Amino acid sequence: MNSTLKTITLREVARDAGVSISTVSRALNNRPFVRPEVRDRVILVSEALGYRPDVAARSMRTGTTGAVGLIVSDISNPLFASIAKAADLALSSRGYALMIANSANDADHESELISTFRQRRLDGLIIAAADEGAPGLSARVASFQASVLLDREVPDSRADSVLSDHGAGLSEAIRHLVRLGHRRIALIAGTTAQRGSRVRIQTFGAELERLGIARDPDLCRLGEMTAEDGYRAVGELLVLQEPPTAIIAGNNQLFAGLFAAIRDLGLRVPADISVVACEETELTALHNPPLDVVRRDMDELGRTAAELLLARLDAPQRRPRRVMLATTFEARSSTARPPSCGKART
Amino acid sequence: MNSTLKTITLREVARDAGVSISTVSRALNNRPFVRPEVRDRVILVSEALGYRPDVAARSMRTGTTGAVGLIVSDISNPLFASIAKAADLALSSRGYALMIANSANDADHESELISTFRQRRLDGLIIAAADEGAPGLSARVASFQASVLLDREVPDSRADSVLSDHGAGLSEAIRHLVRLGHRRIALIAGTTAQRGSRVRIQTFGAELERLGIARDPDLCRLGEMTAEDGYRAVGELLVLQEPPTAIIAGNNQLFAGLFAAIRDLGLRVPADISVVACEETELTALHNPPLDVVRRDMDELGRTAAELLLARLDAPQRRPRRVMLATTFEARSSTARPPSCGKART
DNA sequence: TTTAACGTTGCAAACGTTTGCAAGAAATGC
DNA sequence: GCATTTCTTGCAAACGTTTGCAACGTTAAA
Repeated sequence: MNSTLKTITLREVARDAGVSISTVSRALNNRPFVRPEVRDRVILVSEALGYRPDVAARSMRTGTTGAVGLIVSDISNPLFASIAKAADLALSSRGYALMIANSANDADHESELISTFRQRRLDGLIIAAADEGAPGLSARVASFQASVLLDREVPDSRADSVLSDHGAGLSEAIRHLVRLGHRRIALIAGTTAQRGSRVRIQTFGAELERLGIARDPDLCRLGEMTAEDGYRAVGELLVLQEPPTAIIAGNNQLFAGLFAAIRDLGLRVPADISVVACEETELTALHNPPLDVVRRDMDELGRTAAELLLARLDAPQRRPRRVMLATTFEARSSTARPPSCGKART
Repeated sequence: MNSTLKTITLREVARDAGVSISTVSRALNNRPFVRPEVRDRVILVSEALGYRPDVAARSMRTGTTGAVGLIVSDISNPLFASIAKAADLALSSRGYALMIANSANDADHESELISTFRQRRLDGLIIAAADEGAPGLSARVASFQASVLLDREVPDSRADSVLSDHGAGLSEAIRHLVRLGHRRIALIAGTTAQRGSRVRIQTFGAELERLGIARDPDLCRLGEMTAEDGYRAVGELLVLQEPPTAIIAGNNQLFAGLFAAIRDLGLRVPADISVVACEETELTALHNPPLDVVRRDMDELGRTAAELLLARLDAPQRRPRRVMLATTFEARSSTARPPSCGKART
């Protein structure tokens, strides 16, 4: 509508409203000590002119930007994408913008990204750190007014964190498999530098022990969180003297690799082998037959992270909170009784 | 390493280097008229102190931010997530940061987002506009130093754009289906407010006509780009007097709906019905049997968008470019000869 | 040796905002 | 009616950077 070519500043509003710049600033920012009628007039004029405060100028003066950063390993991973969306929804409703960066799970690069975000004076940081034990990480994270760890536990960190109770869903899954008769169950876990994997590995061992099943280190594969690693792990597992009859993949990437490997080997699910995914995706939800999965609510994760961040921005001195979110196992059709004659294959 | 608590500015560097602030600025920005040895000394000192220019201050002075915006309907859509990642990769290598916002395919909201990005003085904008025909869109887009349209054609826009040649892949798919014997082929297209759907609708009609197959308006479903709409469309298609023997979904969301509907109806793919997806996702890539798909390279799309943007930022006066990227049809196992007795079902 | 030209440097203004301080106006208490 | 308080307003400084301008020192040309 109003197509003023020149960008309008407080000065223009002040001129048109017949007051000083500082009064305009106070009026627009709801500061006290402004006569109501003056305030109304200022607001009216500012709207008529289509005034929009200059973020850079405000930022320089106040040190805040109204933007928060999100650092994940890979925004194209649907898990992180969902988190990003949910977080953005919550943040933007409060006027915050979201800046996103990909760490590629590289701690050094991630450290650089954090510095960049610092330099940009972002008000807060939500981060799924590549390596929870990276030296100096907690300090770098703490350099923000507010920061939230996404399913990570960083030593000495005073940041808020939102965690998933991976153990609960995984235990259910294991009990389900054992109930079906499986005794050789494998876990493709990923990196121990991230909490999710560590919890799964720990739960995996503990639950099997509780159920009286001998632990076999060969059946717990570590590595990275990539499809390639998942693919390779399956190959290694199936050439074991006594191969597993069921395989659990620690995240969606690993599961994608696992699934591709099984397809390439021509194995039938669940007749030849039972599989369980961690993390629900389009694949697990829509596949035929439907795939057993340990799920969690990514929307809830992203939203909670944003809420923790906002709460912290509102009250910087509040002591850090840790929020634990549920996971559940959903049995569908990718698990079955193990093949009667579970011999090693070549 | 250097843990200076106080944030260090040009002033500190100048003091330690024994020169003026302006000389430091010139030295660090590779401006001419700085004696080489002074420049070296300044750089040395600035590195020793760990100087990082304040983005807000620079931004206020120069009007640039070193950040670009990305507006998509939904970052949790793996298509957009992949684009975002590829774009970020290209942009961050040149020092640009990426700000992301979700329009939810709502033109009004999108317009607001663009304003916000403007206010934040972002240097450029990459946008998959919700409605190509939204009034004032081209002006808003043009309000940036540089902007790139993601697979969109906006009237009167002088923005660069990167487009996908949807028609090519879709034509192949249709020919493939007709070759198999299909005569009742349906397209679930989505919204005509976006180029992809329009091209598909146009191609769909033209290709069938070329092949001498009577056009039936009932077999081309418009609507939104959501899974719910895809699901509903399948229901409507299958209660037709003469239901289709093959269905093509216009994007991944629509395909997810289509796929869920077919599962819920208990139809077998491809025995009972042939399906073709547009857009490769985890589902189409890993499903068993593998799904026929019209693919395009999302990495290429995101990367090209970023490159166009960067090129434009380097040369603001260059005239707008349109880059067309390929799509291809990949026949896999979700299409087959139509059922011999293609009677209507109730 | 003087002048001109050039390369190098510093001063200070500007970007647009917020905010401490002081001054003015109005209202209250005596 | 005067002093005091309270509310309102404007002035000016500050945030950290870039950049036009002037001044400086050095070298080359005359």
